[in-house]
Amino acid sequence: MRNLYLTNTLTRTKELFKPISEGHVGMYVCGPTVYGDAHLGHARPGVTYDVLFKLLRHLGYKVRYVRNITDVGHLEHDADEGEDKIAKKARLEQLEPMEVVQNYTFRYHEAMRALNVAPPSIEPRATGHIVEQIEAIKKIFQAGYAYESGGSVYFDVEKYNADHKYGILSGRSLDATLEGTRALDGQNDKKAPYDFALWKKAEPEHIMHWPSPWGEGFPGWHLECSVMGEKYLGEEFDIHGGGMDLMFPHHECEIAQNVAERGKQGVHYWVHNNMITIEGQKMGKSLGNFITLPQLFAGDHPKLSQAYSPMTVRFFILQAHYRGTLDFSNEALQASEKGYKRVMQAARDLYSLAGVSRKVLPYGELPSAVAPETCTATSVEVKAVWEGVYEALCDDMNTPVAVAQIFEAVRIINSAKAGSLKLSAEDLSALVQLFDDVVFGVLGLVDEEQAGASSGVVDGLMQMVLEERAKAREARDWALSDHIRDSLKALGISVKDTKDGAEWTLD
RNA sequence: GGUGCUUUGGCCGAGUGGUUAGGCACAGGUCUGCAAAACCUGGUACAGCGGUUCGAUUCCGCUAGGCACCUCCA
Repeated sequence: MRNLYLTNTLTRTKELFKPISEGHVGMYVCGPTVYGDAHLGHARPGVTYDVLFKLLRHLGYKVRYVRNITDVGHLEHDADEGEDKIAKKARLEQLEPMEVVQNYTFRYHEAMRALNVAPPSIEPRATGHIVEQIEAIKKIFQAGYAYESGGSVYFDVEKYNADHKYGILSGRSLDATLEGTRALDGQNDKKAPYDFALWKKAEPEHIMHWPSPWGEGFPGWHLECSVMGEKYLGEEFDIHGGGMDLMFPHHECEIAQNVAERGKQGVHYWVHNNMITIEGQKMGKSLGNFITLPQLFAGDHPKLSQAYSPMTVRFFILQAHYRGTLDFSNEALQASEKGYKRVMQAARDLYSLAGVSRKVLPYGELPSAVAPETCTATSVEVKAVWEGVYEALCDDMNTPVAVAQIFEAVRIINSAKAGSLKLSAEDLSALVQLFDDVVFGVLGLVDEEQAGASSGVVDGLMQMVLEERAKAREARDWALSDHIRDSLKALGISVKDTKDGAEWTLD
């Protein structure tokens, strides 16, 4: 099995990945809070961990991938006095909280499906694990790291920090944390500002609440990930992913809870993806600069000069390393769109050159579980590309370099098609395998044109039309020939004349 | 204020102590009825100032700008 290197936030270095149990990987990723449509920012972790999931699987690991749905527990800031985000939205819209949850969960799934982000192995919900969360709080109590105050339960960070060290993930000292902490009004039942809630008392107007030994309330936000990770992946598991903005306090608190509750940090590799920015700034509801995925796919936002297809967005994300920020702009997306289309066209040409037809994989199908150790190609160039792709992917998921190598493959394929380069049968089959396993498999690209267009009727019609045009061209009737081409163009169909006859593509 | 990150050619975006990242855009060429596509060729960019070094975009320091987190956040 190939060595995989991952940057571990705990050590801030690239480490050789070694799973706890050989051949198996447990991975937990913080999923969305379902109180609104997924935005461009949600696409980043979606795609990033989808690639990691598929890469691990392709390298031969059996992976259990858990990604939660947060459907309760996030506190609004001061003004909302601890009112739950989801409950608030529900009241405004006069809906049951679970109705909101259901709606946005469905829409989130739709967006992820459009991006060809495979469903995780398990997608647990916070509300489905209230019992486990209460049990966890009891254990933290027993360990002496929790205290009750005003009907709520808080984590005693100071005591924890004395026994263990708080801040190992984010690299903050308790003093540093204290300095920047704002005093929140109405939250004064905490002993210290950096203490966080394990259980929050429900106010009378609060409509999502559960009974507990401490009264009616709801669990603190950080707890669900600790609890569900443990439940499905064990006391210790391999990888925990999430956005960099979750590093502190969310993931820091998770670690503290884990140690307090089970005496173990729980996670071996912390992986964090960076943010997508708009005009250099993070996207956020409070900044009013966020674009939802449905808006992006429809081109329905003042900042969008056109619609961008899901695969354009996926390709855009793949062209940057997951640990760096990625700046959104129409220009950048348009560049990705063209690049993506070029790769897909080359893929079609490749399968045609190799004389194989590619079947479209059903959504959710994972790449081959066997990554070939060696490349069977005979050409030095193809071998170099092949090796470069795998090396890049295993080097902290360097998808931009992998994509650069894929473009090298595109050049090779095009040259072969044009006849200026000879490829052996072995070369072609190695390239086909590379596209199957990596381009469509690990990187998870889908040929939107192939997926959308190919109906027998359309193909037949196009063949007929192009035959008529070919006759016109033979008769040197350029007016008719161009008229047909222009008319098709107006319908969104591009016709290109090649040596081997006309080709058409949907724009 | 605290902590950390970052500054690469027109745009996006990799990477390295001395050898071309890649994409998009642009220019020239080949091909073509035209167009498109494709292929070939073309710009030696790494914020500024010092230092280490035979040699720095890559290491160190300072300066300037940008960003993130510290509060819900992917």
